[in-house]
Amino acid sequence: MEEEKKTVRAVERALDILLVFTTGSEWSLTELAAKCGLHKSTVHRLLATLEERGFVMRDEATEKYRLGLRILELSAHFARADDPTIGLIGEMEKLRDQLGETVSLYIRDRLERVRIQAVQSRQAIRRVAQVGVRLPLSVGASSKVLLAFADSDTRSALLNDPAWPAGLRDAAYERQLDEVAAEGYATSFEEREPGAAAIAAPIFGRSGKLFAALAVSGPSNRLTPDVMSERAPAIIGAAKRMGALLD
Amino acid sequence: MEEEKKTVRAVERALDILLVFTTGSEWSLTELAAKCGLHKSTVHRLLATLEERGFVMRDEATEKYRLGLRILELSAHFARADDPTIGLIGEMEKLRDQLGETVSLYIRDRLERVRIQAVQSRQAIRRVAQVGVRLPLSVGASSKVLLAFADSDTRSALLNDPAWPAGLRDAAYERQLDEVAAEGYATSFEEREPGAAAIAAPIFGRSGKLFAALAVSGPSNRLTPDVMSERAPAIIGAAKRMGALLD
DNA sequence: AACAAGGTTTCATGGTGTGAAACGGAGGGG
DNA sequence: CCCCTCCGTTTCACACCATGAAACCTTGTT
Repeated sequence: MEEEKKTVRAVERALDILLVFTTGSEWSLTELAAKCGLHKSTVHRLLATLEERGFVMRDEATEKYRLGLRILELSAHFARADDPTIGLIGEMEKLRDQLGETVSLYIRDRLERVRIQAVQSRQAIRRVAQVGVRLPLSVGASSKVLLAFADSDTRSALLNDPAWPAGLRDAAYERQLDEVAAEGYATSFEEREPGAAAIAAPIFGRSGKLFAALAVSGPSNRLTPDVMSERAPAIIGAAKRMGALLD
Repeated sequence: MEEEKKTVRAVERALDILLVFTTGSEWSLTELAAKCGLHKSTVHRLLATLEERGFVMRDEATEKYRLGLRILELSAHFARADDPTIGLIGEMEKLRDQLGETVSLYIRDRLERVRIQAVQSRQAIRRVAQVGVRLPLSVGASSKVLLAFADSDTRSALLNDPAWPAGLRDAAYERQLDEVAAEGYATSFEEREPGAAAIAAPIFGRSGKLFAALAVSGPSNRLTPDVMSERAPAIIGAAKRMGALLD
């Protein structure tokens, strides 16, 4: 049962240190060491390396570590010219203006989903970049879409993953997903976050492969279950049009 | 003359691989190996590590490597709630609306400058995130501002850095910087990019320390030298107001 | 079929990352 | 003022683990 890891431990550790910064923006050396379960001196050495390349910097006031400008630089190049989502922003803005709510695009990554594009509701507080946030694949309207419209074998692979919440592995949940697949959209009402609701529909590429989930989200007092089912066709329609723009 | 490096070589190499993606979005293993001067098998192992943590992914169509979603995730957390530039966006938008040109914020990082915030001219082609791009500190209006208003010892340290272009190490250049410091702003006309011009002014924090350069840039047929000197006061004023918002 | 051009795996070797321990330095409480 | 504590930094011997040459696959091309 020898599991051959063909990865480099030192690099794994350095990347884990970087990932700690998704749970807080400022960390001291000892905090990082504790969080990663590494020796202080090891973390010190890895941080020196990360800092030397600009992936991490020290806040001169607090003396703690922050993410460095290289992260910003890399993210600027992540959104490349041929990014398929750029062409979809127009359609997302139309939907935002039509419904007055925030519109997002989610794709699946292993057992999570990532918001890869967003158009904020006009009244929303300005935030620089919620794009990139990770959410669990087990709750929320877009999660259900991403699961329901996945090929059946990847779906079952995900549901049987040891890390998948055991409470959501029953037949009732699968039936709920089948229902979503039949309806063509999914909703969530105060499922992940109290006071929030969302409607989501799948975007398929030309090849018929699931590309992303288009989600409209807002406060649950505006997006009541009735309102959501009433607005679903608009979202499904937008998702269809967006799919046609792909490839 | 023993130079003790207290960094981790394997991590340095992995980060260098990531940095290659600032010069292009898609790379094959052999291309990366060539670019980094490393053995194929080494790059393969490092890429496996980066991929396992989501920092890199393979494009399923081309089989080449791209930046992974973890980059997006980290960048989302880079722009944190206490990001000082967020409070400055309002002023930047006012300036954009007043002058009709793109407004950017640059800070210095070693011998380069990084655009850390931007408000696009309304007529500009939509681009997702030019924020994060790196430009040389040797050309452009904001470069001159960042140099001219730096403490005199850091300025001389930069100018005497072995990596600094030798052609810009003469007394004439220093005099130009002194002139910028006296005028309170700098301009550039088709200096870095043909057809482009810019005006820049310094933003100082409460403590009087240089925080960033505020730049207004546009096509050189609109931003002629006369127009720029006419508009300079507006930019200097905005930079002053923005400085007052800091801390 | 033979070949070329990528990517992947193997494996012996010694360089290199590791972590215990010791050091330094900045508060802060007695 | 001194002692103590809490961090960050440096040192160093050892074992381990990253390394790269070479062999092996896989895919597409001539």
